[in-house]
Amino acid sequence: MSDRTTMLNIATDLFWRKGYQATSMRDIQQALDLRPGSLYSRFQSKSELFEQVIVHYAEQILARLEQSALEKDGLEATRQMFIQELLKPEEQRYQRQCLLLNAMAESSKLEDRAAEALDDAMAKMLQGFIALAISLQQQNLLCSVTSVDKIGQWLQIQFVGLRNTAFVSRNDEDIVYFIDKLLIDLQHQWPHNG
Amino acid sequence: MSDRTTMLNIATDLFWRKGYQATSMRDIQQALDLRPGSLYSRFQSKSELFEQVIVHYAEQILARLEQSALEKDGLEATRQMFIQELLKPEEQRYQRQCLLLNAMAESSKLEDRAAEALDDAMAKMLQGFIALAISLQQQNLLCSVTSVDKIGQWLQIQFVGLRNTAFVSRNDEDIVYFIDKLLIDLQHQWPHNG
DNA sequence: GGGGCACCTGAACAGTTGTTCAATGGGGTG
DNA sequence: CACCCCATTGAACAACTGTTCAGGTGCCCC
Repeated sequence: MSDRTTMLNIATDLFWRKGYQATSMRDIQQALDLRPGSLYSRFQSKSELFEQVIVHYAEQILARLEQSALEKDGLEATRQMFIQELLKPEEQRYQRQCLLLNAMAESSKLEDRAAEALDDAMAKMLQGFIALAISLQQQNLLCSVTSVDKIGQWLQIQFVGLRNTAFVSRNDEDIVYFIDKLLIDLQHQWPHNG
Repeated sequence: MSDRTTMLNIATDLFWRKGYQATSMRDIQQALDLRPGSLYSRFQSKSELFEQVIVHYAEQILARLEQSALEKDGLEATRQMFIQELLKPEEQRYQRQCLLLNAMAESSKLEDRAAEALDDAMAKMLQGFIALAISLQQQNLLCSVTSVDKIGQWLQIQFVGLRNTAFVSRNDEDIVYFIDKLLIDLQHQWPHNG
C-alpha cells in the first residue's frame, strides 16, 4: 500500500504547500487513499507526524548543502545550489518558500516536541551552511580572518531573504542577478569587529 | 469604549504574535473585553478585519522607511532603522518577525480580498525600500549605474533574511555585525548585467 | 421626557478539526 | 477447517471555529 517513506513524502508536500494548521489529517488521508483512523496506526498524532516531516525535510536540505561543499569549484557550486533551490518551476513554486520558516510562523500552535524538532532542524540547516563556508575557505576563496560560523550564518541570511522574493517575484532574472551580487559580497570585505 | 484604532492595534498585536489562523475572533474579543458578536458591528468578518490589519501594518512600515529616507546621513539612518526593527527587546521579540511574511506562509487560508491586500502591502513595503535607495543615491553614496529598483529590492532581501535570524538568534551582537556587513556591500560593486 | 439610533449581548448554529474505538476482514498457523 | 492476530475501517465524539440574530442597553438630539 504505502510504505512509511511515501507517506512522509506526501505529508511533507501537503504541509509545505498549505502549512501546518491548514493541512488536516483528512487531507493527508485522502491523498494517501486511506480512511480516517488509519494514519493513527503509524503516527501517534498530527503533531508527531509533523515532527517527523520536519526531521525528514531538514535531512534533505542538509544533504543538499553538504553535497555542494564537496564540489571542486566552491563558488560555482554555491551558485548552482542557490539557483536550483530558488528557481523551482511554476508547478512547484511553493517549494521556493522554506517549510521550516513557514512552520516557525505557526510555532504558537506547535506542541513542545514539534517545536524542539523545529529548533533542531534550523540548527542542522545552519550547520550545512557552515560546512559550505568551511569548504569555500579551504579553497582559499574567502577572506581568511572572518570565522566560518559568521560566513555560514550570513549565507543562511541570504538564502532566507532570497527565498521570499523568489517566491513572490515574477521575474527570475532578477533572482539570478541577486545571486551574483551575493557571490561578489561573499568574497569581499567583512567588518572587523567579528 | 474602544475606538477603531485601538481595536486595530490590539488585533494587529494578536495576529502578529500568533498568526492568522491561530488567532480566533474570541481571542480578539477577549483582549478587547467584548462579547462574541460585538466585533461584527465594526468588521464584516475575520477576513476583513485581517485585511485592515495588513493595511494598517503596511502603512506603519512604509512611514518608517520614508522617514529614514528623509534623514541627512542616509547610511547611518539605514543602520539605525535596521537596528531598531531587528533588535526589539525580549518582550516584543515576536515583532522581529514580519507580519506580512507570516501571513504569506498562511496564504492558502486567506480569502481573495485579503490575499490582494497582502500583495498590495508587500508592494508598498518594496516601494519604501526603493524610496530609501533613491535617497541614498541622491546623496551620492552608491554606485550610480545600478538602478534604484534593484537596490531597493536588495535592501528588502537583506531585511527579510535578517529578520528571521534576529528572531531565532540569541546573540544580538551578531545581528549588528551583519548589518555592518550589509552597509559595506551596499556601497560596493554590483553585477553588470542588471 | 421621548424617540431613534448605534452599539452591545449571549445564546445558538453549522461546519471543521483531531482523535477514538468497537466492529470487521483477511492472512497465516496449528 | 478452525483459530488467532493485527491492520483497517468508518461512524462517532468533543472541542473549537466563524458567524448570526432577536432582544437589550445606553446615549444623543429634538
